[in-house]
Parts: sequence; C-alpha cells; structure tokens
Amino acid sequence: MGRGKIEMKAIENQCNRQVTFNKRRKCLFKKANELFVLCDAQVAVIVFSNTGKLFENASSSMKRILERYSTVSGLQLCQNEYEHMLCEFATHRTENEKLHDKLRHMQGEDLDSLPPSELDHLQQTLELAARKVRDRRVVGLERKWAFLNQGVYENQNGYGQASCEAAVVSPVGNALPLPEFRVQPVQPNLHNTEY
Amino acid sequence: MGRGKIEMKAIENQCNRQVTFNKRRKCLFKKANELFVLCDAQVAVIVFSNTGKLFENASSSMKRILERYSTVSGLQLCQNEYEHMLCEFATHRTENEKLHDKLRHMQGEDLDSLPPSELDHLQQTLELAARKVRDRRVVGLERKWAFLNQGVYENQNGYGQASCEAAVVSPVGNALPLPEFRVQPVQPNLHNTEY
DNA sequence: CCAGCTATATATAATTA
DNA sequence: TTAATTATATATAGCTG
Repeated sequence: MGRGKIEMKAIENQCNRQVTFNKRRKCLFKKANELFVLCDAQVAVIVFSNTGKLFENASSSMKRILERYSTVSGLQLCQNEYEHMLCEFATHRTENEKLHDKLRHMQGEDLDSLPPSELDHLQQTLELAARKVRDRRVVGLERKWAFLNQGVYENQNGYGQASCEAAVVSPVGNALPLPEFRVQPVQPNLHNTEY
Repeated sequence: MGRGKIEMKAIENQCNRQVTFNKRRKCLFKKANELFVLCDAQVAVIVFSNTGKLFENASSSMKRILERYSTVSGLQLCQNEYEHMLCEFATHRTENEKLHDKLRHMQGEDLDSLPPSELDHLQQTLELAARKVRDRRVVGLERKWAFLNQGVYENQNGYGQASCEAAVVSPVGNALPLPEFRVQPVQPNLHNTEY
C-alpha cells in the first residue's frame, strides 16, 4: 500500500523502518479502537519497538483486560513468583511443625517419638531450664523482700518515703544489685496487665 | 471504507456487527503481524468479542510478551494474590516468633520478659515435663533391662534367638507392656540417624 | 453464519519540503 | 530529523449466493 508494493520482510534501512513503524503502529491502535467502538469488543494491544520502547493501547484498563485474559486462557502469568512463594510457604510450615514438635517434647508430650539418647538430652535441658527459672524466681523474691525490708527499716527510723540516696546507703546486708533495682524496680502487677 | 462511510459508533444490527467484527479482527491481526515482520517489533493483541470469546495474536509467546510488559510497565498483574500471600506470610512469621519465644522461655532464656506469675507457671510446666521425661526414661531403661534379662535367661537355657512367643511368656516379673514393645522395639541408633 | 464481489474509504511507501 | 504530499495498495461496508 503506497506508491509501490513492498516485500513482507524486515525493512533494512533503519530510518525507513522507524518511520514505517510509527505510521503502522498508530494505525494499528486506531484500528483496535475502531474494533472496540464498532463491535463492542474489549481490545488490548502491546507493542515493543525493536529499540525496546513500549507502546500500549487498550479499550479499557490494560490491567483488567490482562487479568481477564489470564483467567480465560488459563495462562499463569506470575508462575515463577507463585512457585517461589509456595516454596517459602513450605519452608515456613516445616519450621513451624518442627517448633511445635520441639515444644511438645519440652512439655513432656509425644515422648514415644524420641530415641533414648534424645530423651537423655531433653531431661538435661528441662532440668537446666527449671533451675534457671527457679533461680530467677528466687532473685525476684529476694528483691521483693529487700524492698519490703528496706521500707520497714526506714519507717522504723521515721524518715517516711525512702529517697534514692537513702536506698543506696541502706543497711540491707545482702549482695543484691540494688542500684539496678532503683532504676528499674520490679513491678509484677504492672507486667501482669500486659498479658 | 467500503461502499459507504460508516459512523464511528456501535453497530446496532447484531448480524452486521458480527460480520464486521470478524473481518476487522482478522485484519487487525494481519496488521499486527506485518508490524512485527517489517519493523522487527514485538506485538501482542488480545480481543474479547462482545459475546465473551477470546481471540489472541502475538508475534512470539504471549506469556513472554506479557511478562515483559509487566516488568517494563511496572504493572503488578497478580496484585490480589500477591497481597494475600504477603498476609499469610506475616501470619506465619508471627506464629513462628511466638513459638520461638516460648521455646526460649522453656529453655530458661529471656526470663526477664516474663512477669513473676508467668515464671511461676513456667516452673510448674518445666517440672511436670521433667518428671514425665524422667518417668519415660525409667520405663525405657526397665524395658532394656527386661530385654537383656530375658536374653540371659534364654541363653542360659540354650534356646539361642528369642522368638516372639518366648518373649510373651518370658518369666520377667514386672508389668511392662511387652507386647507393644515387641511390635515397635526401641531402636535408638536407628532413630539417631534421622536427626 | 460463511465466502465472494465491488465501489469506496483508508493506509501507507515513496517523495518532496 | 520530521512533516506534508500523493500515487497506489489495502481494507472493508454493503451486497449477493
């Protein structure tokens, strides 16, 4: 079409090719639009020039058309991402199951699934943990005791509220880390409200 | 174009519309292909007729073109699925973190983050679990002992390998559930290879 | 609903500015 | 380059079978 018929093969002359590309692309989009208007069709055209530039034309939202296309054609457009996600899911689930199992063992359940050597190790772990918790509770109780004791001591001396300085030099004889205690006093009931 | 110029609006006559749709669609695809051949462009055309039928034409794999489109245009084609996945991920992660925290507490770590009442409960849980594990180990050891004892007994009587029946009627005097033991013998080293 | 036909409308290759 | 011009090639609306 034009002054002369042209062969249907790639146009060698770069300049001519560019000109033809622009003319024909514009026309293609126009025709696509006419199809949409005249025949009430949904049309999407995507063109990448040989220089990599993107041109697009759609009768409505390109996203909607491509989603419809994906649904109708069954083409999974995000297959790679999807499979990657599935893989990560599996990893998470496995990890979760392992943690669950471990927790159950730590609670003395499902012990049948453990070999004796693991049982041995589990018992050691549990006893160590129980000791740590016990120690921790003792420390907490000692602090509480120290706090009460200190209050009694100062009340006995008629000082009313204890100041920080008073606490540092208080005659409580044990080696508890009282300075730290002053900065962050143990307040059980405050913590309880958070759980 | 044709015998007479037509208005650029939807063709009312259903039959005419269908005929025009087919003619124009075919031509659109032809033009798309010419653009591809003449100008070395990548072209994809998607058309849905007003009856919902899908027609498509692409210079190469439609999937590849649409993926390229998605990349270049930044259009997230699977946004809904993607967001749903992200949501599930967050749930999994949260659950994992909770389990992790709980496990650490069960191992006597991070105890500072627990209020005293929880410490109390934790200690009870640990001690109960330790007791269960201890009991279980005792049962295991007793079974082992019974097994050895039984072997000694039968060797003393010159029977060689102990048969199942022999195990059931063996004169081991304790009340251990030996039948179960026979079905699933405790094999520590077999299990060890799996961990 | 398809396939031709044909008169016109469009598209466009080559050319010119 | 890019934009107009123009001679021709295509596309196609309305027919007919």
